[in-house]
Amino acid sequence: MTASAPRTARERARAELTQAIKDAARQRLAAEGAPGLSLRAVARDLGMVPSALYRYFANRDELLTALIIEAFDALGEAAEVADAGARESGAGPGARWLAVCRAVRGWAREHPHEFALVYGSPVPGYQAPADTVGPASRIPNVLGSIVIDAASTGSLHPPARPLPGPRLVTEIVVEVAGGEPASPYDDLIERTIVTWITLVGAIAFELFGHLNNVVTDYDTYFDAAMAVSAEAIGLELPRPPRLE
Amino acid sequence: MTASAPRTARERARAELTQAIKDAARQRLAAEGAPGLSLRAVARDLGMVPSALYRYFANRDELLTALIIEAFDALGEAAEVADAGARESGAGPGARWLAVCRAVRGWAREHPHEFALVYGSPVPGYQAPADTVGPASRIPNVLGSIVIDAASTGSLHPPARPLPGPRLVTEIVVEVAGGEPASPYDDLIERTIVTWITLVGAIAFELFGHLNNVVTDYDTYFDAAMAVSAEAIGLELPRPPRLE
DNA sequence: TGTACATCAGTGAACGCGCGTTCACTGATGTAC
DNA sequence: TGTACATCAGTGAACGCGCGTTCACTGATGTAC
Repeated sequence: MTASAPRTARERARAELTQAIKDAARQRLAAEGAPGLSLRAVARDLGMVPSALYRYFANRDELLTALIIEAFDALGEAAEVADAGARESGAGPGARWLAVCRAVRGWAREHPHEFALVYGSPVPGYQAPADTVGPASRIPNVLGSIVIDAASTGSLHPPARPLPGPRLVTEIVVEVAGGEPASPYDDLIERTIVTWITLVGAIAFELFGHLNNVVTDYDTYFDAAMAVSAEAIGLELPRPPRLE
Repeated sequence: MTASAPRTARERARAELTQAIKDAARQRLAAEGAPGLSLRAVARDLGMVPSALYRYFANRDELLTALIIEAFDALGEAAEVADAGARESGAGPGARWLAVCRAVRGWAREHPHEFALVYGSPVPGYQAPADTVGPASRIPNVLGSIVIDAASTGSLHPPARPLPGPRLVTEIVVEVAGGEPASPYDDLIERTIVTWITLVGAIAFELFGHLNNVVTDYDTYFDAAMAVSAEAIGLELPRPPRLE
């Protein structure tokens, strides 16, 4: 999983146990949520003595960071795989978009505590290190690449009324987006970020229970919400008839 | 704060101390976040012995519930006050909407841990009782009332393309919304919920750090995001020139 | 208005628990010659 | 190929800590007569 291939038996064992620790921690997380994740519990699950874990992670925060990175990566990969799959089957930007949104939601529903770990309340006293930035960007990058493709193939309908004003995103983001979008899509990057927020927000609302007694059919509502959200960037999502 | 006015000195003292405990707990929460909220810490802050708190709250969860209700109420009141203020100064639906969104964000930025308590990851093992439903509905109710007013005064532009399909919200919600919306606003309720999600999502993204190195000017970006979001219900927000 | 009893708030000690982390150690694995 | 030494993984005991909750108690406040 890490850098170069392990040479010696010791290195192999170390890599395996590091992964085993992360796996056990992830299971704890899934069962009890982040606050219930303790080094001692993980060690117990592995039949080890607590102090042994310190050979692998300097402290609890380092283990948390590893889990956060894994969760972001798993989410990002789900999104990337869904997009690749859609692209391979000849889907247009709208269908790709929907596939990605659904994949992210699907993963989140399967791993609610991991989703909460990365998109829920920050763990107090914990400061995310820089290594989380890359993995965290994978979802917005996938969304962004679909927008870029859609824009270049002309499948974007200009939004009702682009918002005037200065650029509101950092240069890094503009760069990743492939430069300043041309009129009438001046605010396309800002709008894409809104769709990212709405994607994550819709999933969080569902998982955290804010749609209880509000929405009747979560699956369909999610699709509808994503369709509404995509209108903001002038992207039309497919609306397959649902016969359930 | 509770039911009827306290008659005896004992009752008055009880009401006051109950509030003092909640206040102390809220301060703890603000300082350390929900996981750091312990009965013992609260008792310490009040110069009491831990067991004394059990005269006022049956257990930790009950205290948590009280805080959750207070936070929802404070958020709801901020929204209601902002709307009332805007209405009094003759603002139209767009300006009211923006005022409400800004007020919610403002409160959240002042009370990030309380915001996280209600809209962040659920506390594991904690099940929100029914008393939280009313307070939690205040924000969507304010948004909904603005939409109703906007619809009845003709200040809503029909959305590009209403989404077909069955109603996706519960009857309770339809009732609060004043009944089934007429064409071409068939999906107006569903769309309004998307704007609610985006409002809360935008604030959460900002507070939880997901917009770090993404957005340059949080204030302006928030306004822009709300304007984009409001397009989904065909509501136009004012765009005052920002000269900062 | 005064007394006797009931109610209640707050105390202090104790319960059993789990936590993160340190440290000196043993014994196995790897390396150099 | 064999030996001597260095590296490292894992052990076991201990540290000091904070937690939620229970319980028998004291003393003050309220109530009934």
